[in-house]
Amino acid sequence: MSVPVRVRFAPSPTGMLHIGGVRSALFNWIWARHTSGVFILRIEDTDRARYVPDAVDQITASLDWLGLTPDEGPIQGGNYGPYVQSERLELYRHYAEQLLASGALYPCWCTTERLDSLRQAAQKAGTAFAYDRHCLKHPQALTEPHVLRYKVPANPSVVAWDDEVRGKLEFKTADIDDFVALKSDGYPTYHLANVVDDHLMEISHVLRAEEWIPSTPKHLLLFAAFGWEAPHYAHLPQVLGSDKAKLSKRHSAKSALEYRDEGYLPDTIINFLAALGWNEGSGSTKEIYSRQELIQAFSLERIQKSPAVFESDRLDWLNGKYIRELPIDELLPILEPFWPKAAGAFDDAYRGEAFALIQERIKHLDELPDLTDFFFTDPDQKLVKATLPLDKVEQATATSWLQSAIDIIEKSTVGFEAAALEKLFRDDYLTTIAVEKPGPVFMVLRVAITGKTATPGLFETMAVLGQKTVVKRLQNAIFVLK
RNA sequence: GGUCCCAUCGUCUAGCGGUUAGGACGCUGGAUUCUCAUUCCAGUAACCGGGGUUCGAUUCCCCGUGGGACUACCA
Repeated sequence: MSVPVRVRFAPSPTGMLHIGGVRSALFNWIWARHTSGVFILRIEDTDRARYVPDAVDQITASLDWLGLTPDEGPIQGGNYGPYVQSERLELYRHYAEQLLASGALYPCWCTTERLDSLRQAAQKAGTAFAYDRHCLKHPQALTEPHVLRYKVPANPSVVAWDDEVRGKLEFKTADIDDFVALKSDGYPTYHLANVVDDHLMEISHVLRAEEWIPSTPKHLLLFAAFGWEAPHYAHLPQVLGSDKAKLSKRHSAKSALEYRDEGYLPDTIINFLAALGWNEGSGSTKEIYSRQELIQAFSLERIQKSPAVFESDRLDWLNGKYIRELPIDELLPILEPFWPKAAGAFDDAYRGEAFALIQERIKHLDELPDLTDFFFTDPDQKLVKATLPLDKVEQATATSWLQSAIDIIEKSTVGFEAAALEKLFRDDYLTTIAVEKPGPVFMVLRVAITGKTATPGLFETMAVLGQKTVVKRLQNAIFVLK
């Protein structure tokens, strides 16, 4: 590769970074890593009306959490800064003036009312809207508020490019409107800022979502007007909501940080998103990729053309799989914010033992309290009574089973660990109470000890809780049955 | 309305002219089992339609249809 790869993720700080944005960031990041190139974060905050103050922090926090840290950006700095467009206003003005002088831009004083009626007329006529260049013929004083429009040339008659994902794409110049390049408040529009910055920052590849396809010819025209070489373009397929429409806040699209707070692992998100619109192909049935594998296998040619629906069933499965495969000591620090309050009184060794028992049962970490509460607090006795299968087992029978359990535990001389307990209960205990099928009995004990009908193995759970706690809870259960 | 993009199981996808159309998630059934899960088996389910091109189309071309994006002094 002759030209060094420089790619950018260029979000506008108008809200939370949602999963579609993360996917764009990810593909840029992977491509940069794959090519040993540079991954740049550029903040496109030229719309002061929609600006959300802490959005930049959210974006930064999201990328950090996912490990998609930029090589250059507002925080990291770099030789092509500043990386926030509102700090580059002089630059855009300078280049706008250059194009004004060359006649590529012209001032326009038209009111929104006039433009609206023009649009309606175009709609009625069944044609594409294009500004009628009224102000070109009837200029007003430059001291009056105005915008600068790009004068779309008649030649070339088509603007085309070879998209890295979609192949040849072309638009008729005649269909392109004289778009605004510089707003009346002196800020550039996306089109101008984007082109100036991509040039100045020496961006080699623009990887962005397909919604940008219709504006690409405008950008190409601008590059040509400046006499600059345009970057390569790769338009990524849309990420859709379950209603098949473009993902947005309206579709309750979650932000990256929400996934963090719900207990999804960064690797889960990365792996999942990478497979949404990209695959290795050539018959590969590989489902799980590490970051390194992703970086190695990635290529622009294998990016999908068709949009992909973001479906959370698969995400949950993947997250569960990642959680199951991580060793406990790596998990413990990640688990910290998710434990139930009562876990505060217990040390990591105990928490680790508890977690080991639910590790294969948890899909996302915010389920942790629900899955582990009984390891840290005695179950509510009313709940125990309500949960005991008293419709299937006589109350007196249940009571006697519980008492026998206490007796056999207290008489036992074997250690209070899972295997020994299982042997004790399967042999001696069942014999003592003269029961053959262990199911109902073990269920009664499970509910008495945990307050739940679905838990990890009874004896593993007992072993973690310890003899004292187990006996106490069995006694509590007997008490509440009386 | 105009411009543009897209089209294989419900979903993510493999396939790059000849396949019993493969994998994964989900779902269903089974095995293991003290419940729930894990794990392991098995099953369910797709080439949008019509024309071409070709000995032969899921695959190439065209037209429809469907879905989507854009159509701002938003990005």
